[in-house]
Amino acid sequence: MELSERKLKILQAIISDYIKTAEPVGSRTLSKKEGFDYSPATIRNEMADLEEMGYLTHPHTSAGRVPSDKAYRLYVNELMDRPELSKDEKAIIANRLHETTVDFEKTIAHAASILSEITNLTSFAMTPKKTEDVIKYINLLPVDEDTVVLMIVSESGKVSNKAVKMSVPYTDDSLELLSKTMTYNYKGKTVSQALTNNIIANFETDVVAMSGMAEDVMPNFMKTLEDMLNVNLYMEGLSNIFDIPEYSDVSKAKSFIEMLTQKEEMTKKLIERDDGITVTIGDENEDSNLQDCSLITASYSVDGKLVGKIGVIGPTRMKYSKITSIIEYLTENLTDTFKLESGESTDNDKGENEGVNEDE
Amino acid sequence: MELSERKLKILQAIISDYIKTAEPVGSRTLSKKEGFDYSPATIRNEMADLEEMGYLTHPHTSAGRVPSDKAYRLYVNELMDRPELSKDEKAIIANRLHETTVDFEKTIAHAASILSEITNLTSFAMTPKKTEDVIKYINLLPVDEDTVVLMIVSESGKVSNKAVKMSVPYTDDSLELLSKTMTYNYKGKTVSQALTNNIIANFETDVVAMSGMAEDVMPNFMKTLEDMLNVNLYMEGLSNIFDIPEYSDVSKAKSFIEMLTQKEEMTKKLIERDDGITVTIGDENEDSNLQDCSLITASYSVDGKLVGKIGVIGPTRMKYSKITSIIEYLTENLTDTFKLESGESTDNDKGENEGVNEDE
DNA sequence: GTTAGCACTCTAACTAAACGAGTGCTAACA
DNA sequence: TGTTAGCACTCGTTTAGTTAGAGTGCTAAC
Repeated sequence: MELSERKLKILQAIISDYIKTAEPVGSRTLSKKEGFDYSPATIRNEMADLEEMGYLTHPHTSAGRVPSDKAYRLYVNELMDRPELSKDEKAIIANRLHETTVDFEKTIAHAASILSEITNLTSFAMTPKKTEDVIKYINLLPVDEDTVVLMIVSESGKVSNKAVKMSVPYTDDSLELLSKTMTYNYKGKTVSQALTNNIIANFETDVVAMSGMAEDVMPNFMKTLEDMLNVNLYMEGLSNIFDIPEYSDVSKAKSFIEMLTQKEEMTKKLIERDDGITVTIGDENEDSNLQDCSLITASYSVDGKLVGKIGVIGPTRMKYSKITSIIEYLTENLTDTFKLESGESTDNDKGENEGVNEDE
Repeated sequence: MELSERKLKILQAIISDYIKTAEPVGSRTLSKKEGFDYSPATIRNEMADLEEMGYLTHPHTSAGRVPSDKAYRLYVNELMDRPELSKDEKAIIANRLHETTVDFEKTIAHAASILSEITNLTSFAMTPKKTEDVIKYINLLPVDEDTVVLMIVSESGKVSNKAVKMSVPYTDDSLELLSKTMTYNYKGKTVSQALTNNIIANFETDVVAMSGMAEDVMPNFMKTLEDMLNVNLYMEGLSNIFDIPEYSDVSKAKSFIEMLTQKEEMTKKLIERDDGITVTIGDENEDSNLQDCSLITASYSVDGKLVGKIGVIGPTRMKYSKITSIIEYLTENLTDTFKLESGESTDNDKGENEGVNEDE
């Protein structure tokens, strides 16, 4: 059977209606709609066809029609329009994003909370995998008689540090020598290379004079590198999932929240997803816990290289077009921010923010 | 009316029973219990008295008795025994706590997740207020032609840093001079003093020669100080709140989770609580959202000074004695850890960990 | 003071009936 | 041949009524 013009029109109407109201759509309701000159009966016939084709379902005989996941897929791919955000909307997002500029992690977390607030959905934001981040510079700084700070700076601008208790006395000179030697050995290596390549062995024998110091520093160095690889996941608006009717059952809600708050699992799932804007609808999700929801993710990049993800999770009947636009704009903005990195915000999009009020 | 020996015994039995089963306790059940030689009728009379005195309630006429918040308070203050944890239990906690030693924040977050796992409740852990933390040392380090890293080390051992883009060229010497001047000016001041005292003004005129650099650095310095004041709140086991029967209603659960995930509000509430182990039961909580739960918090200290909090939130019918012991041991252990600070774990309690399995 | 006995209360679980929204089908119409 | 009106039918939701069971409160006897 073909998807005639009229069928498409009806399908689209059902989808928009259902997204708005969350109620199954009946033939009568539809026929009374603006621009529908067909009788309920005609529409019923078409709906029966659409159901046969797999685009609609029937919760039970005496209920209206509900779009299937296949219908949403069609809608996302072909039917929906993708209106650009208004200037005001953009301004709101940009302004809110630039509220905090303390550090990278905070900005990412903040982005998640903005996204959740605007969309009224559960949102998350993941910091980039830093496996490919390149070590630029290692430094050891005296603090106490028996404490030094180990500092690692990477190409992406991330600065990691760790206080190290020294079991042997040190001099400023020996500390500097060790810093230089370490920088010499590790500069230009990626974090993961530094961790796997067992450079340490050679290294230690090289500089016997200060092997005592190295013994204190190296384990902390490795730990700090490991720490740099950690991906952080921020999540906001968790309670919004209760608006998904499927989760009005407490035990389902519980297992769903359990899944979402399992950070490691979630992080893995998100990393696996394609870069760019990706929409997964209902049973397109592999995880059975997610098959009542849709997931929209997008990737932002730091310094044009490292890739992090940000997205939302919500009912399959979500406002795909609007939300996709929001996420798209948000990630563009993030990528922008992290290109110029802390260069005191070259007010890229900040523009006209007089009297913009944040009603949702 | 007096709380006779027998009344206390009955009350205690009702409380333990209810904590275990979550079912209202009837007179028959109680009379069949080991060591109860009274008939149901006698017990009923006593129960009626206890109800009149406010220690018991009645969900409805034909249900058993349920302890009131007042009863739990009596229980916590006087009736419950506080058994020390077994060696095995202690070992589990200590071992798990020392699994990650990467950095302070991670350890705190980890403590929260351990606590949640062991108690099967929602747990949280708060990093200390650092208002009173004392600046020890400020350093500026060259990275790029136009980037330096600002580093602040505090007495508590916390190292904060921030990459600073410089709008004017700098030399290693001028950088060192600026570091030294800043250290001279701020060393010994608490973070909050540094933020409020407007030392900057004097400071800038002093060193006109490098005022350009200072202009780049100072705003970042202030931001970093502000950042140091931030208290982080980690929360784990959120989904456990669904085990509280009061929250089997979805809309209640929603507003409860909303409240819990409002980090700033929650942080404020926790900061306000007394130090040491504090138990708040049901309607003793000011927040109406919390009046169906009990809250147990305890404080740990870092370096003997800064105070953070850790605790659980759960149904009023929680295992007060066990949980209090666990939290107590956990905070002792944390305080201990942060006294010796990263001194490669002086295996204080690690002891016998062969074949300890973690059944709850 | 303690206990047995019994009427009473109230919830939870189940059943039945009425309601209503919406369908599917048939037959008539343009 | 596509469209529409009409109507019987289905099925979930709501309301009311019934029953069973757990537990109480009170009274009277021990």
